[in-house]
Amino acid sequence: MTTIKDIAELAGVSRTTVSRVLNRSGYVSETAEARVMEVIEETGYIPSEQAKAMRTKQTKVIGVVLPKISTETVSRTVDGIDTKLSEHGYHLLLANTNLDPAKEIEHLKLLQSRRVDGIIIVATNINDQLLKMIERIKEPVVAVGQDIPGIPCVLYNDYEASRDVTDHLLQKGHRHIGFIGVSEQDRAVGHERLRAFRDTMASWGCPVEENWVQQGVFDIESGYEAMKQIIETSKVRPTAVFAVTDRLAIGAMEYVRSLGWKIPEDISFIGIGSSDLSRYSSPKLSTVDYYNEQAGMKTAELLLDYLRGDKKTPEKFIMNYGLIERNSL
Amino acid sequence: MTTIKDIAELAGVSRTTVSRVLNRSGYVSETAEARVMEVIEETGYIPSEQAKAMRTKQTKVIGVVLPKISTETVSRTVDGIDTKLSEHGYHLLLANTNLDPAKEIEHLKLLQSRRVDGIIIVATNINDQLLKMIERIKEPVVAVGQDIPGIPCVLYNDYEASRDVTDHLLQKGHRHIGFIGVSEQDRAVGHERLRAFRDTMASWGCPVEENWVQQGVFDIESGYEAMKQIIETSKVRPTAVFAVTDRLAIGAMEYVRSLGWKIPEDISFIGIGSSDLSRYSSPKLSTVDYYNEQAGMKTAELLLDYLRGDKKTPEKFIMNYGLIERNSL
DNA sequence: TTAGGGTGTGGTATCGATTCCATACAGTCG
DNA sequence: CGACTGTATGGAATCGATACCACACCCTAA
Repeated sequence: MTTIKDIAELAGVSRTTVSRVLNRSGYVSETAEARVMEVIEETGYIPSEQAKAMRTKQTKVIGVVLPKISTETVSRTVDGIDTKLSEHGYHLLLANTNLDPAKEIEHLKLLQSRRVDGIIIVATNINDQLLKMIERIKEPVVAVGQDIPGIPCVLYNDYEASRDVTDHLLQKGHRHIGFIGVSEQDRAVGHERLRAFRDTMASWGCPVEENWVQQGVFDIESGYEAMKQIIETSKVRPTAVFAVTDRLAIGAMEYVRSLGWKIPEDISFIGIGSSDLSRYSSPKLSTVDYYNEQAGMKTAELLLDYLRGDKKTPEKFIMNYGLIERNSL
Repeated sequence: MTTIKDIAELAGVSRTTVSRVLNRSGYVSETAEARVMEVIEETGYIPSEQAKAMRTKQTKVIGVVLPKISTETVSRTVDGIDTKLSEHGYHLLLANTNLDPAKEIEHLKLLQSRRVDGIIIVATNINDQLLKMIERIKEPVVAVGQDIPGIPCVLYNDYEASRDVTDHLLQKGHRHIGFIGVSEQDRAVGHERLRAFRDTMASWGCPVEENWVQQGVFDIESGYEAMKQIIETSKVRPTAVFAVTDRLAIGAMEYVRSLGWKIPEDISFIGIGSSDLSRYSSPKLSTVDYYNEQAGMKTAELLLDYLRGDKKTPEKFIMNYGLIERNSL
């Protein structure tokens, strides 16, 4: 591998001069610059960011901690993050946790050992140990999709979105509404959305039968199973079902269709996520668009502000959302 | 930031000894090791992979060049790649090109400047300039989803898959078959799949009306438009349509549904990709599963072999595929 | 007694860049 | 004419780790 030293020798100048040409800093004569550029061209020399980072203490790499890249929400968010950060010369280093708490901590350490300039945490569950770990990190850390105390976050308005969805169903005349959620360990998706559902139902004076509320695990199959539970165990069957993710809703629709029911005549559905799936399911699923890509971009901006030292106080940015009504209700 | 020097001073030993403790290399007395470990624990010292890489010439980072992360095919592939590589202590550095040829070259340079240990190219279009660039790269380069001469590749069997799909439609009795493709610049998806389609039609003695063959650009909308073209311009309307991606097929189905046609009674559809969409569209779309995640893992393995120096000759690995018949035909 | 091998430790060069400091020359101003 | 400023260049320290080499010690076998 050719180094700056080789270039210097071939061009008959010192390493310092080559460095100056590379960084357009200080004084360099035109002849010297021309010679250096020529040699660089000939040799195909590419300076080592590594060695550069060593001195400048800037790697221009941002670590991204995420549960799984191959989900729409996450990959869209990462797309937004990358769009914004690459504009500023940053690269993304992936840290896939598969939602394993031990791996999350390990990955945070690994990112630090690589001296990333900053870390973005995407929709990862938090626990006390993780929180302590994050506090000790010197580099800027920002999060998207989950509220982490003490650090800047881009948050989805889970409570209000869920309230609006429930409200919408109630306004449409539904009084018996099923709910397919996920583990309440997941604060945003599991806890907040359920809380808003219960609150809104209560504020309309609508009791919620316990069997109407079921839990799945983020995939289509578990939506199917949860719906089966609702239908088979409920005393009064719901006329509408609110699932906290599109996949769960799609699974739920699958089940009632297997019973030969008509959607939305016999039962209505709504999800959250505005996935591609929701646009082309049958019938088209009503949902809530969380604008993940924009959220990713906003998160990147928050991090960039942080890196520039503009803001020191943790800022919570609440994203907008859009209710999309389609044929499923 | 604490360094190995600080640890050495605090523990009352030399940097060398600390290094030996860190790497379990050479001889270290138990007392020395204990003291060093203690200090490391207290200070929360995390060694710099940066500096380490500087000496060892190994960054343990693999660059991944891809067109866009938020597509099912790509994100699944990356998932597979990461699963395998993280097992061996490698991290992934993302390089998003948005299919911009200039960016591809730039990204390859940037990855080299970061001294990645290897590069994986995911489903990116190739052109002469890119090819020359790749040839000059000293680090191992492998590709998945596109045949790049001279380097190990994991390839999808586009020709055979497309032939099987066409064959299947023909065997079902269809003789007028529409085809929605993409730019032939894209060798795998655009060129090969179309070639197999034409060959197979020809081998059955079925002429193909030129208006049956339309082009889209990878999204649902363009599938819709392409289908519109087919319907509006064909002299004889096809009874089946083969779209080279699920999205195009979904868009195409959308259009005929907007005409009030029934699928598969009035017209049949099949796509490629086994996307989530295909499983939950209406009707469920027949498709071909390319096993992207496995392909990603296989690609990672190829790269690992390469890194170990096991193989020097470029190896082409052809992936299997599975035809999935659903209600759309 | 001495040569040789196993242990344990530290000094120092090195990786490839940046950056501070020193030096040198030319031109300008008071 | 001396002081100063602007231009151009190179030497050497530095970033944080690894790794080679040298040295010191203790033990054992010839």
